[in-house]
Amino acid sequence: MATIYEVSEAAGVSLATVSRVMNGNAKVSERTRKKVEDAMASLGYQPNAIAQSLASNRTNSVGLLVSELHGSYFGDLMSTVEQVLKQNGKHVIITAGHVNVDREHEAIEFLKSRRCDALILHAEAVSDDYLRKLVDSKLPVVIINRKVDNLDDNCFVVDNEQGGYLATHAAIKQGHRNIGYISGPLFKKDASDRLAGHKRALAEAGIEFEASSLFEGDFHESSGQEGMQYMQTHFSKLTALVCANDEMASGAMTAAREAGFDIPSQLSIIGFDNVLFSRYLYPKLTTINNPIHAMGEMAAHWVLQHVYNIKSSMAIEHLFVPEIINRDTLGKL
Amino acid sequence: MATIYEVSEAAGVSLATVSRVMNGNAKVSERTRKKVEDAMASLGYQPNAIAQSLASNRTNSVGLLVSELHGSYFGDLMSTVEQVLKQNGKHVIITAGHVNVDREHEAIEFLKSRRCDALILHAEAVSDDYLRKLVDSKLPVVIINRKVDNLDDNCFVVDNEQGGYLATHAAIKQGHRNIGYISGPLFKKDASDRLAGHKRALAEAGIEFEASSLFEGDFHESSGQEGMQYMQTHFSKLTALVCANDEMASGAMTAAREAGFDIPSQLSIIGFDNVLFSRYLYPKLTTINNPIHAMGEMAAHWVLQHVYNIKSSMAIEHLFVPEIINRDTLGKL
DNA sequence: CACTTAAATGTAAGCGCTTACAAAATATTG
DNA sequence: CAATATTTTGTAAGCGCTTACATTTAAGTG
Repeated sequence: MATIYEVSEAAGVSLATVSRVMNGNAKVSERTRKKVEDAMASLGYQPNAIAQSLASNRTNSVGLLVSELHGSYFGDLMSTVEQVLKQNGKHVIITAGHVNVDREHEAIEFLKSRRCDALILHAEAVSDDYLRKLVDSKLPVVIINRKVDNLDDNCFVVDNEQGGYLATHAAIKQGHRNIGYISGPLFKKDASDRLAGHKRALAEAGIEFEASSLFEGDFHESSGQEGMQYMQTHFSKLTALVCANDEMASGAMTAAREAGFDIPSQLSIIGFDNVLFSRYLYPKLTTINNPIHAMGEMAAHWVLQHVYNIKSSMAIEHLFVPEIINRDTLGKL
Repeated sequence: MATIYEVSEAAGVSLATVSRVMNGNAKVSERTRKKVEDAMASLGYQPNAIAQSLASNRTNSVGLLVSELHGSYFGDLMSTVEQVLKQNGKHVIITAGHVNVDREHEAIEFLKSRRCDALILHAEAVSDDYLRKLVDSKLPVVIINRKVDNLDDNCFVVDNEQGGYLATHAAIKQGHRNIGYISGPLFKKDASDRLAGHKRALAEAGIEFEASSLFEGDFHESSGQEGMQYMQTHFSKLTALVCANDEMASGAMTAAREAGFDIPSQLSIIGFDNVLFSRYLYPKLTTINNPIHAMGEMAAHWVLQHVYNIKSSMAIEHLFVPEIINRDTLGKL
């Protein structure tokens, strides 16, 4: 693999000049530029990004932490972030934290050791304090889907409470009053916010919240099935079931069908996230749109503006509003 | 950010000694090791991976190229590869090629410039010649889901032809003779192989392949819907529909239902890949298992063995056999 | 205890680049 | 055309590590 030294020799110029034509930041005469470019081409020269980074203290790569590498939600997020950044010549290094303190920690350390120019984090397990320290350390950080006190400028969140409210409110508007709720793990802020919204909608309609109407799942499909089974034995009067994400809603639908319910005539189901596959479920899932795409885009633009000084016309917004997507799983009572 | 120099000073030893305790490859007395470790801890020292890589010519990271960052298939693949590699202290740098020659090219160049120790490629657009050159360049490369002549040692593939055969064969065994087929883009080897298998099954059963029974999709959900619509106007006698992947099968199911077909009593559908969500479709999709998980695992182990000399008990296999997963969308005629 | 052998540590030369700063070449001006 | 300003190029010092080799220290031996 050719080095800059060989190029400089072949072109009959100094290292510095080669570096200059590579980076295009200093003036080089047309004639020498040509010589250098020819030499590069004929040697098949490819700059060593590692060496460049070490010397320039700039890696042109931003670290992205997600909880999992699979699943629609994270797929959308990764895809969006990568697209925006790549369009601007920046690269993304993706790691997974698996919703585990140690692993998130380790993943972030990895990204830091890799000297990413900035970090985009969907961190669920790590503490607020840790994140505050991270931001204080001068490393540009943006936090997705989590609001950390005193870090408003770095956080991009959807209004989960409002989303939870919308879901349950929609069910109530269709006449439902016995509404089951399958939540995510309640130690997670987004899960508890959504539940809070659910309760607000109930309260507003004068419906008392019953403890037995709640099943705490883990955001995965299988816990949706378990949740539905739970409902049948502990809250069998339900006519509508609100789920804190689409995956669990899908699981619940499967279980409901196995139990002989017709959806939505005998049981209404509402999801959350509006993940890609939700429209392909049968019946098509009524859900709350979680603007992941918009948030990912925004996070990427924030980095471009703050770290690379690349301006875009996009105004930075930190709070995203959810909205209901009416499809076929919510019926009139 | 503390450097190795500051650590050596704080511990009262030389740079080399600090490096030695970091890497644990040379002997260091217990006493000095302790001194160094204490110094590291109190300084919050974190090695600069960039500098390490430059000096050692080893990045401990392997590049992974996928076609897209979203979608179940790639999610599974990324997840598996990352898991195996991370367990062994190696890191994954993921890039997307978007099934486009230039972008795959660029993505691979990026990984090379990042000095990955090895590459795991799910490259669909780039030429065989390009891949052969890449392998010749001494960069360890493994190729997933694509068989390149003279590169057998580097390729891990599922027998797509056999998979296509199995799908159609299963339909025939249930009495179907008018079988529609929604393929992937036929310039892709896997798509054309699957179709070839379909044709072989037909031939074996003495059924003539009709051109109008074929719709060429793009492996995305929406083209499954389009394919189903096509069938209704151009091949309406179909009683079974074989789809070259699960996403298109899902799209086809949606369209079929909208057109009033009951599945499987009026129309049988078979997918391909056995992607996670296929079991959550309603009815649950009968499909061909594509052992992505096993292939990803194998690819990762190949790298561990060949590049990092980490032996595992796993024997390296290059050809994976597909099998049918019987669920609820294939019915007797 | 002097002498050999092994273990622990230090010295210094890179790895392939970037970038102040200095030097040389070219252009401008009265 | 000499003197000065300007542009273009070269020189060399790092960036933070690893590692071959040299040196020092400790352990073993008769």
